[in-house]
Amino acid sequence: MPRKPEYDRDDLILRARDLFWRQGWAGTSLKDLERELKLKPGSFYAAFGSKDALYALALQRYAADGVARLRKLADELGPKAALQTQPRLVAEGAGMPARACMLAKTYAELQAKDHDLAEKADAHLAEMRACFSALFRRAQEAGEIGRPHDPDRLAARYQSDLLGLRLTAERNDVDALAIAEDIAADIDRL
Amino acid sequence: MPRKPEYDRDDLILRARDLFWRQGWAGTSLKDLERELKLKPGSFYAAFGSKDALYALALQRYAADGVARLRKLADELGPKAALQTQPRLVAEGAGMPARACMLAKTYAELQAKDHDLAEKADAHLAEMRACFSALFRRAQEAGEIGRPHDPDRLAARYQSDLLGLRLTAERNDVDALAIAEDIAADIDRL
DNA sequence: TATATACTTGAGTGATCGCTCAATAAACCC
DNA sequence: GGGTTTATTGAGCGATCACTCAAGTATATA
Repeated sequence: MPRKPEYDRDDLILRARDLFWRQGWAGTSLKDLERELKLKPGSFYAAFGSKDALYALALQRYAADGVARLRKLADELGPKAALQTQPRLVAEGAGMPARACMLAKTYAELQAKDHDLAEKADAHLAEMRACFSALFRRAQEAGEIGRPHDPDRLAARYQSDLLGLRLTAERNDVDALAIAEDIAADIDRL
Repeated sequence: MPRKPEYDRDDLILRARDLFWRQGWAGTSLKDLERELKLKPGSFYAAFGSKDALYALALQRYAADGVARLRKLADELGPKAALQTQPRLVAEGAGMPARACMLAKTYAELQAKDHDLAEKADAHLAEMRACFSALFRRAQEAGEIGRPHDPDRLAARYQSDLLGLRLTAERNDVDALAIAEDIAADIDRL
């Protein structure tokens, strides 16, 4: 029977995700990945098949973690408070490799070329939006926000605002926390 | 005395801007530019010096046009209506090569590598924000919106929302116009 | 018309891109 | 220990990257 790999595949995907998240698709070369993951080209291709395949895994992991974090927040604080806390956490950006959304960055970079990864990012964004929508609906059912609003529309606006905030928070001459507070305050007015 | 160039330099910069806007920095090769501008490498380098130099000119042009369009809008409609109309125009995206903001795309793509063009994009974004801030101030002075709000803070939030909207409008499964209306409605509540 | 001054052309530069593969090393079962 | 199976290694593949430059061409002045 065979030899076992020396690396932890899941950890490699995580490290690759952080690198792709920061530097983007074209901005991350195989040399970069080999250095970061400590993998020679042969091992890299045996493990993942291609740069794009690894990027797809990284995207998937990014989206799954995002959904999981939001669900956990909603379980602890309730739907409305979760939606209000999310922008604050994003603005602080503690422990994240970058503020801007990796899905948005991927989509923006690759959409014009009809790249497969842009479609995947798009799908993950839709998934996130559905998640927001569900939280707004739950907040309505719990009486935390008013009924007349369409949860899907609220979710679309909320996601748009979050994407803007995350992009803005990447820069250093803007008070991202103030914007986060304003987004949270908007939810109080619903 | 010498021969005159066969191209219109200003028109070349415009066409290059549209290409860079859509495809980004790494996504646009010199082959792409040569094809689009109908320039052989020699002429290209004689005219612009480098890909980065042309990109910088394109960024400059993008920002200048943006400011000019906003000023014109404010002259015609007044400051408040201009701020409300801008998101609608962006969501419709008539005649634009892309919805997403070129400055934001540039910054997001190149910031991690400390590229000179990221700094330039950052500066242009600050310039745009100052423009928004001035319009909010004028709207206050004209009594169109309430006094208690800080124009700089309003401008930061407004720019963030716009960037999110423009990113969102690039996708096709979201009703960008609805978001634009919601952003405009927020200004009515000030 | 002769000359000077640019602009245009395109083959070709070295560097880097994502990726392949044959050789070697290590871990398992018998 | 022998044999099988898989991981690791790293030189190197063709393609493409941004870019150069010498040769050819067109337009102005004298």
